[in-house]
Amino acid sequence: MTTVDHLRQVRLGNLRTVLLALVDRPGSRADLAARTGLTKATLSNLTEPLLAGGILVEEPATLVGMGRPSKPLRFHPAGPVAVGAEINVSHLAVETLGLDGETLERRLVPADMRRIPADEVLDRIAGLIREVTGGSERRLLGVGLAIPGVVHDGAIVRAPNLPELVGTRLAEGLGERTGLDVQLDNEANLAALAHLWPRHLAGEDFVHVTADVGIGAGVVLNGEVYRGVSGFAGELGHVVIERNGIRCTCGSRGCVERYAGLDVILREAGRRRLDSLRRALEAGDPKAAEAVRKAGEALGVGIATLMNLFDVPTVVLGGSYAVLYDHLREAVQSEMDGRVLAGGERHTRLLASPLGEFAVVRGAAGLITRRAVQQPERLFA
Amino acid sequence: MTTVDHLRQVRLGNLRTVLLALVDRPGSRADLAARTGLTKATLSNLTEPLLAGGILVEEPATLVGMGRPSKPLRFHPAGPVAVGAEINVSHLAVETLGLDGETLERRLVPADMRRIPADEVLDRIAGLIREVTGGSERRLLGVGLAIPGVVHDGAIVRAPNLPELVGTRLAEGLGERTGLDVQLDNEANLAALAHLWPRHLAGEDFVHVTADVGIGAGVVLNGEVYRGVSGFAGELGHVVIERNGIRCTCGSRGCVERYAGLDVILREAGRRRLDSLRRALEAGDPKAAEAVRKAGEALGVGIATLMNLFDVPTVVLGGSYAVLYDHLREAVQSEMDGRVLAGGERHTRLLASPLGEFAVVRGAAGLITRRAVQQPERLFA
DNA sequence: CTCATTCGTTCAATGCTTGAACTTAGTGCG
DNA sequence: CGCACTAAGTTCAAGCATTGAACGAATGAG
Repeated sequence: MTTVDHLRQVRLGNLRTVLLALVDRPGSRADLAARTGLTKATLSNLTEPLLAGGILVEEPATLVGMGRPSKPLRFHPAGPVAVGAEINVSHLAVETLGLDGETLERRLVPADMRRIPADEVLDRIAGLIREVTGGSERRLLGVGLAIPGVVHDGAIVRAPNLPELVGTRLAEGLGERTGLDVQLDNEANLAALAHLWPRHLAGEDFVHVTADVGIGAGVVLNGEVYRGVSGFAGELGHVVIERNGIRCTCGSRGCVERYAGLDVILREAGRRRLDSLRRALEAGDPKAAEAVRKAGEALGVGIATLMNLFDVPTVVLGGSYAVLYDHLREAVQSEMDGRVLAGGERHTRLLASPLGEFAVVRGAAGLITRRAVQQPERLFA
Repeated sequence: MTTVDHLRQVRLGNLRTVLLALVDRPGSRADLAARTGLTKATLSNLTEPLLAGGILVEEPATLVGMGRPSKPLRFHPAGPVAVGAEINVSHLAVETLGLDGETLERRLVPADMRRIPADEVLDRIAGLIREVTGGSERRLLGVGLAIPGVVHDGAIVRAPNLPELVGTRLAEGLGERTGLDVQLDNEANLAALAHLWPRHLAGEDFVHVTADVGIGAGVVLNGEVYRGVSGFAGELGHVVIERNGIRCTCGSRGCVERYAGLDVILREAGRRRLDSLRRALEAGDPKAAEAVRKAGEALGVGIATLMNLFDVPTVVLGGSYAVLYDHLREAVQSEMDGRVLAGGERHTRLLASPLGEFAVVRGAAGLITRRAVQQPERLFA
């Protein structure tokens, strides 16, 4: 690594700083200089190739106040685009996202994926991606691919609800079909990322908790999704809350999942689908409300344990839990207040995710735009 | 930040790399160049001020093999020294540590600290430090101070066993008394650090678990001690294993601490002190063995939960747990095997700490030597 | 003594940010 | 209309740690 290489790293680091500022909001060279702490000279220098490369555009001067009018820079409306894709138990989804954080297109196709072989799943995802990107000439930065399973070194090592996928190398398969670079990650991690990038919902470290068949937590530490040594981090569903409790498919006993999983809630409420449960809750069905409240208690105990270990101040409930938030909140918050050690010092914040059913695909696309910003050399490839 | 500043950062980074290599083991300039990936030219350049400043010494040439003999560099035997200090419920301890990782002096003074006002505690610690460092002319890099409590922004925000200390600013007080820079941290974090620096016991991420009155876990992620947003991370003692279990002083129910705390083990075994329990175990007392085994079960459940959240592969049992290791191991390992999700993929390793009762002070001193190596500019101050 | 071998030193070349000076492009006022 | 004023954006020389190649130093083998 020569000194020249080091200086190039410095340049790339500054480029990243500038792009991060632009993700936050557009701004003139002078404005960006003020926001990043760099000088105007450096900003002229750094933005020149971004403008030439079609990553940024210079807007016409805005005529306000005295002095030479500034010409704001923003991400080029025909600039590069990231693709997010999600393979899940009951649906496929695809979304495209610009570097400015604006969603361009989305598709969500309900379909039972449990018995479909990996090759066919990939064909269908690739088809959806073509549909969504077909009409546009914009350069594609890559695909983020979300799956309900544990990913380690690009391979799926665990996927209790989509066992057909275990051991397959989905990223390579989809890469061949689309000609794009594909990044594979767990849906819980990506849902958390969607709340962090491109706009930070909580403003600080948080845990994002979702329920589908299992319960997954995406943990954000120091502004980064924490994945653990082998991708198993944040397995909130298998936190034990009653050590001699109900036997779990994982071999343990008393896992949170056995008390607060969506399947458990639906069964206790005597419902088949989340929609039906929601309608029952809205209609004031006491059995449904009680089922959700009990799940909230168990979930709150698990979350309290998680907070005592990670010391994060904020919990975001997403997925089905966001739908049930109004009926979950009280029980969860009560267990948190009673059990989290740091609770006295500063409050433990509980939020509902505003992102809805597109949180995971959005995070998957965000994985790609984030990488492009953090490694700006990719924008010039 | 001018380019010149950036280049200075590069130099400091390289200096750090070289010092890290030297902590590992001594070596000639050529050897260090090979180990760090830098060039011989850079090594001559970087080591020159370290030799001039008395941080390193050049040994006489070693005459082995062909070619010009190499002159190994090592930390100067009269070079700077770090002080570790520990304030605990039943003892005070002090240790001095060289940059080479060698312990120079230690003192452990049993004493009940529970009613002693902070000022007197500081006087006694300062006295011990003077005793231990008095005879030497070596420069003191600073003091690492360990306390059984939660530290946030240099202040003690929680110390259930030494309530007199809450709210006091110990670092300032000790700094005034010794004229040294004092760094305050939690004993669980420092015990973990002692297993990571200057020699890495586990070789990868791990959790270090100790029991005194409470149960504390020091979590090492990516080679760094993870402290959380406000210093409360790793509160394993208050992980819930039976949500309707025994009421805990923290306000929760069923905390691990209530089943696996040292006080609980002693009570169940009908003993007063750890020594007595150990002798009973060695003598084959079945009541003692059963008390330890039961604690091991509870501890194992808590550790399994911790591993499912952090995804660390290794657990190190320290403090009293290290003493009881032979009688704890089986129960802990069994719960871990049955409950940790990643357990099937790669084994979960359980180790006993070899550091004994000086683990915490050693970590406290290590905090200072580590900082000196990571911020080499401090060595020239 | 000479050659081979390895250790350690010397030295010119390299390139990105900076801050000051400068140019550009507007507004405001007489 | 013209001149002072203001702010945006551009130009340019200066500054420094690493590098790689060439060189000097120190020893063993023959």
